[in-house]
Amino acid sequence: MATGRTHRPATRSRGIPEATVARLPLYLRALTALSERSVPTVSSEELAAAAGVNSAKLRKDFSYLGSYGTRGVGYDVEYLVYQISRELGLTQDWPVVIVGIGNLGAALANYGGFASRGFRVAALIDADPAMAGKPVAGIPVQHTDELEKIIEDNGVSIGVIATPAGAAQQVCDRLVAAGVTSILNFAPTVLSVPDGVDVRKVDLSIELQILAFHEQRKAGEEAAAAAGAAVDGIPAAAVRKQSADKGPDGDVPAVMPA
Amino acid sequence: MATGRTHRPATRSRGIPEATVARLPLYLRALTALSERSVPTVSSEELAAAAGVNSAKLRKDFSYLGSYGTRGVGYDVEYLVYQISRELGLTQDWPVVIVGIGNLGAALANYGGFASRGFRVAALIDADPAMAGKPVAGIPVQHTDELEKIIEDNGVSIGVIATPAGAAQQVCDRLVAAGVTSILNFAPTVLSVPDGVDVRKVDLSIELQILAFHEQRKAGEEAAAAAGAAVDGIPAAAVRKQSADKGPDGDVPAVMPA
DNA sequence: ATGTCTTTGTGAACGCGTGCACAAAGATGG
DNA sequence: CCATCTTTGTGCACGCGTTCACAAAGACAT
Repeated sequence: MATGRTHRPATRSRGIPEATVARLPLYLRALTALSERSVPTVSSEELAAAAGVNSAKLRKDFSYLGSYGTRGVGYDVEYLVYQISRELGLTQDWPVVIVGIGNLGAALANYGGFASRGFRVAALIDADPAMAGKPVAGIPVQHTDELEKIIEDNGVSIGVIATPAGAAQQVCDRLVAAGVTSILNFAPTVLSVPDGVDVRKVDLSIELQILAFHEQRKAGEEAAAAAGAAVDGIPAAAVRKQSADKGPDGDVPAVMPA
Repeated sequence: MATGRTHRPATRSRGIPEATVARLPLYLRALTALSERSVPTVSSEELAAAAGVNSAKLRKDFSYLGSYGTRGVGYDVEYLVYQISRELGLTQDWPVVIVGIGNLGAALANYGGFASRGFRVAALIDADPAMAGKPVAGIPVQHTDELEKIIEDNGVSIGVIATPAGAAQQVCDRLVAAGVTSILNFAPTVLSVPDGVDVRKVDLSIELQILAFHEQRKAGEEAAAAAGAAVDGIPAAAVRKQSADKGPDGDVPAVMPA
């Protein structure tokens, strides 16, 4: 295998666009699947299809990492897995704490996708004293009082917040004060953190609301199309999903408070 | 309250940028909080701070919806809540099914953020016969066999997939065939759907991987800074978080398969 | 060795999103 | 009624990300 050791822009880590970084895990997942099926090489076209992106975009993304492909052949799967893993920092061990062991926290603790990707759940933390000592996903829950000590002892730099919204900022502050510099926030709040701390937010209800917007738009267009073609058939079949909807657009009186 | 009924571009639903749509739920949440505190009006500056965005961006976002502000005063909170809710389609009822009642599915079923925003969990569906009838979050789990009937009877157009990756595509196909046109996918797979069906993906491990990338970058810069200032102090304190890391960049031999 | 064929890597054009900066609008006080 | 002050709404410029399209690179057959 050639693996083109020609010029090598030598991991220009600093120049990788954010959008590309966000897609690397996607490629990595597709590549891992190929690797498990012992597929030796893959073309940009195939891999792009597996990852659900445009092939040109994929090639450009990889070009930021270096020249890891072989023209006329494609990419060596194993080699690419290694390169992307290294680029993402997954070749090292990342201890993670999860704070807030409710339904979601427990689900996260049980989630298998962590261990396989370099992440290790170092501790589960909850404010409820009744939870303390109770094992979740094989790990005993510890009380919030221990938070600082846990962070210190395990060298944790990534924290996951799965508490109710009201507690999130407070937990966040303590995590940051204890040395955590990356936070994954599941609580529906805007966290304020000092410079140098990264926060990523996952909000279930926001995702659903975005879907609802598009769904409404689709229903509106359908209704409009049905109205336009009202002469012929299409009676109420196409309007199945709307319940108390009154026309797609702003022809509603508009309540107006005050 | 004036509520500027001047020109009114009348809900140009069709022209709202995707990026704006993604932020509307954010604004809505901040506004709801203000509403609960009985705050009558809010300026773009204040609201932007509460939502964690730039105030110019917020004003531009709102400008796509229409002229709902009053110059010199700000925005009427209640009115804006109503307008955004309507724009997002949250004034109507959206029945939702959750497929795959494992840890995550149960967490989603118990998640309170749905009901308060126009979403109603119409049914919980799982492939395990042992789960059938067992109540989760007060709703009895139904078997996958019932899927099509449930979708039909409840007029469900939004489905949430929280199954293992292997089952996701199959479940997706059945949902789509039964009439679902929006899917929120928590399974770590790329779903293929026909045109007209929207899919949004939430992947916990991807978010963590993105955090790890930035964390690694930070650690690398720290190490570089420490190396640069190696003459004076800063011994091993700044390097606390790296365990088996060997220099920040591509100076590693690079394994090279094959 | 040479030609052909496949696939990468990338220059260039385009479009979208962001942020600045300011004019217009309206409230408020005298 | 006029002046002043606040805050919106937006024209404009800029930068990032996406996509096209193609030249260069290498494999492979003859």
